[in-house]
Amino acid sequence: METRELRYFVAVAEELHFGRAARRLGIAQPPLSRAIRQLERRLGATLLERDSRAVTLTPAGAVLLREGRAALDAVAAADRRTRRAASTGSGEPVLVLATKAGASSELLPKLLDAYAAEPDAVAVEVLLCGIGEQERLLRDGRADVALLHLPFDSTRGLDTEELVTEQQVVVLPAGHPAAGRRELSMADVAALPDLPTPRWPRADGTYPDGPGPEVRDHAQLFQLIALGRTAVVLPESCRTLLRADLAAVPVPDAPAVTTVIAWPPHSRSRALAGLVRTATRL
Amino acid sequence: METRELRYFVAVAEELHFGRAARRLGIAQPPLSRAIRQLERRLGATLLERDSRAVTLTPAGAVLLREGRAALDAVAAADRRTRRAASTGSGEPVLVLATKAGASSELLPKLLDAYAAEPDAVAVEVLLCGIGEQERLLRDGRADVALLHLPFDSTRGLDTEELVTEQQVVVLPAGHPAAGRRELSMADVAALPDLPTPRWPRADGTYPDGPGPEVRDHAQLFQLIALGRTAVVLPESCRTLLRADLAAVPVPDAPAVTTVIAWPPHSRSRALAGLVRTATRL
DNA sequence: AGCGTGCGATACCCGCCGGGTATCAGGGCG
DNA sequence: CGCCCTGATACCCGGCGGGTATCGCACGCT
Repeated sequence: METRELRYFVAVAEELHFGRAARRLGIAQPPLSRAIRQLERRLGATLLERDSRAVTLTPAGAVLLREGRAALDAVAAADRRTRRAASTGSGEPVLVLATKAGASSELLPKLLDAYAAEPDAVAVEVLLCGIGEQERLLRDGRADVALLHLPFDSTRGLDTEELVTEQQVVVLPAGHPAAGRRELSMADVAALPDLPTPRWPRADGTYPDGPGPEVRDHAQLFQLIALGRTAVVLPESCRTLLRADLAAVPVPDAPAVTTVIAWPPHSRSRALAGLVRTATRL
Repeated sequence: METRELRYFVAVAEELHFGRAARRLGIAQPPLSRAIRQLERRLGATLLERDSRAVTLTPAGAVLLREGRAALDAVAAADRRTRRAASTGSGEPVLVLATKAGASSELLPKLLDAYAAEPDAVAVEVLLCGIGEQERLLRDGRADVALLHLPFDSTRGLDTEELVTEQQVVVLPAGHPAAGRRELSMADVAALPDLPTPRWPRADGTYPDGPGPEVRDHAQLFQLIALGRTAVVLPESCRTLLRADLAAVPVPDAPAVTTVIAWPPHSRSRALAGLVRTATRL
């Protein structure tokens, strides 16, 4: 099975429409139809049900969609990591670290400083990404290592080391009545109907339903909190980036957040090992 | 990057010889040379150093060898799992469970019986494999789930659930002086120079050096123990398959062995989930 | 009922590229 | 010095991937 065939199949399986898939792939529709038929013949499996009005996935097609995406990610990772290994001159690797924009604002600079002070440190590029994107970045080779936050992120299929665990706080407008409290419970926070929790975008860019405002990043979030439109529960390290017009109140019964450093399980680079060692010693 | 190019490169990188690699691939040498050059041009990276007498891997080539193998495994897994999903008629999946031949001799039948009694059970094929092979089988799609034994097997990149933990025993000839002891320490076992520990084959089929005999499977192993040529430390569940001419003595300070059930992290099949649920409830 | 429309399948042609054979080039080693 | 083993180059051929044109079918609109 060639990666071209996989790319074609994944495109059709995602679009469920040969014409659109062909346009997305930059080829004409007939060769695409032929390629899919050929793939089906070679696998001895019907992947798509063509109903002359609608295209649907068979169970085997669903399996190939999931496995094919993983395989294409692995091929893309091989490509990217090879290019990076080659472009860094004398074999000196450069690490790409992925983290959610705005998260780990205390830990990250400490980690980068401490690692830079190591004798065999290499350049580290920081890739700020959206929620839940880190796993994908690690799998397809755009990143070598990531900072994840349990229990929000999944570490399925990754190697990890725990770094720090912290309690959470609720971030409120400074003038809000609850901002003076010593602490709040999750129930208290839920009982602030004037401050509904914000809605973050999903992986596909759409937003879940709910009363809270849609937010894309922390600057936007803090602006909306300052305007009294929302409140949010965050790890306490977010205090360092709070504006003067915001207040943080501990929420002891919110789940503790553990920051972990994670990397693809087959990684075997000296540089990565050094960064992980530095991180666990912080 | 096409899988054909990856297959070609991996062959050359493993053989470090264009002629042999071409023979292994079933093509002539010139097209192989050209394909590798083309791959290097497209990646913008030198992968191999041709010294007109020897071929060596560059650092970038070493990266592509490791990542390329993983990618080829992922593609092979997509192929195999799709074929299996299609061949099982109405989308009913069949599970393949990999385990080391001779290991988990108590647990495995219990697991299979308990799972078969579940209402939505599917057929389970048991794949008996060599030491350390399970990870490969899971990655390239020949198996869906495996029984691993910590701390011997690696669970890097796999999702796991712990099943049972057991102490280890040393298996001796029944007539050996130490066979009557209530227990032995690891130091005691090491101090039996007449019974050196056996040598298992590595992944590539070769054996490590040492005084003990070479063994391939448990039948052979027990035969050699009965002959007074070796002794071995095994999990205590091995008692059930001991012959009358063998004795087992507990070794309390040997590391405890934990049997875990493991599966590839992106698996999402109902049948697998059912088997794992059954296993954890045993 | 008839026609239009939108979809994937089919037919057919072309050019590129992957693969083959023959040969070259260079560096150890007898 | 020349042989030989190695990978590289030159050149040809056939197949296949991709294009355009067209078909067949089913739904929907009037």
